[in-house]
Amino acid sequence: MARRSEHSLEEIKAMVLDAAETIVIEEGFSALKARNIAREIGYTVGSIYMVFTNMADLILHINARTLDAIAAQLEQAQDGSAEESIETLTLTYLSYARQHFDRWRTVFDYRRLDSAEIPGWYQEKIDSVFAPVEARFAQLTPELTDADRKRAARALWCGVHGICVLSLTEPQTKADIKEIEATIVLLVRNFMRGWVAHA
Amino acid sequence: MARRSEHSLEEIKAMVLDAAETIVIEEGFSALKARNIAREIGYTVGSIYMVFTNMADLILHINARTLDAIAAQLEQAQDGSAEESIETLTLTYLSYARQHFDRWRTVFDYRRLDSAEIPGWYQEKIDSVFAPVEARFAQLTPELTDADRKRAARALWCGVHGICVLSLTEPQTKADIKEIEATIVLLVRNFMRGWVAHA
DNA sequence: ACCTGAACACCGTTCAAGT
DNA sequence: ACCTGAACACCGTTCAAGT
Repeated sequence: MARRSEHSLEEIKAMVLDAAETIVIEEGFSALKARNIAREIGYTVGSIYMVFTNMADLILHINARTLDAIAAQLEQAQDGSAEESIETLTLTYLSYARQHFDRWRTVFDYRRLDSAEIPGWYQEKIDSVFAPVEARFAQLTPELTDADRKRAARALWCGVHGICVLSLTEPQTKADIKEIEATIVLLVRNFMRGWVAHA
Repeated sequence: MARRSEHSLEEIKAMVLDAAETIVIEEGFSALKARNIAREIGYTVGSIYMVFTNMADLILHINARTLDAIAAQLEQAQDGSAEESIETLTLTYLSYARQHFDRWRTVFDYRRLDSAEIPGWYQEKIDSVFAPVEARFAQLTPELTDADRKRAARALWCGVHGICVLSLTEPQTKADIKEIEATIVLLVRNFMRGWVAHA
């Protein structure tokens, strides 16, 4: 049992968050229980409520980290022409969702279970996932308005996300993955072909 | 309190399902509790387990009804050319999701919370939601293989679903809805333009 | 045979009490 | 001031006991 004052509140908050993230990764979202987290960090359940208002608040912070990780991966997938890059970005997104399935799924499974407001700092993290593809659309069709380009980026990105959501159910064979990739590429290429033909 | 033998097991099963569906519609998924259902039909909690193996089983049957309702709505949206019809189908899907938000959301929020197998009869209901748009793609590009057309239908339909999933958070203003519709139409038209140009 | 309802094993969350 | 841990209000699920 951890001694009093052995850690600052900030340290405990980080320990809770780390332990919670590890549980989601290793045992899945359904294993994320206050008592499990407490045992993992050597404190009792009550301690969690010193540093997070409730479990929903904790999950929001887990998801914030996941969004950061996705955004970081996407930043490394910006080579090539705008159209090539958009395709790479979408396949990178699929790749992240596959390799970090439990964390990825928690972001969307736990959205709006409560009717609590989404904080501004969290919305910014969501926006930063959309940002790279928006930037590529801006590059591709600079003559359009910002609203038009954002809508196009959103349509395509949400579309790719929809394919991931409905296709990723564990376990997947390599053939499954190839098929999912082919479906995403099909969506992206046809959309882009239609987009550049019209713009 | 209901008397013994007042209803057959089949009747009780229907009463449980009706009550559960009503609770989801009127109070949302979070209000769906075994004790609430029991109170509503005048039986005790134990009775629910006479007719459903557990809550997951019951929710599967609620979702089955929702999928039937979506398929029924889509069947009424098949007028016009293949391309017009595809656009109408997607907007009909959005319309259903909006008007029956809690039921629609339950289908996807509760997918794979347990790792139970999806029964064959349930998968058929999912397929019947994809069927109308697949049929339109078959009409549009009969020269392609069945697998190619199915992939295209799946890419577009999953894409539209993704826009709905990420855009529908209560409450929406009329302006929000117009924007969501515009995003869907943008996805569909660009995809179809790219598709017919290439096929 | 049908149905009850008390009981069990879990949950998240609180808060008076310890050091 | 920090942390405990017993307690509370809920859950889903079971099953011996009633009629």
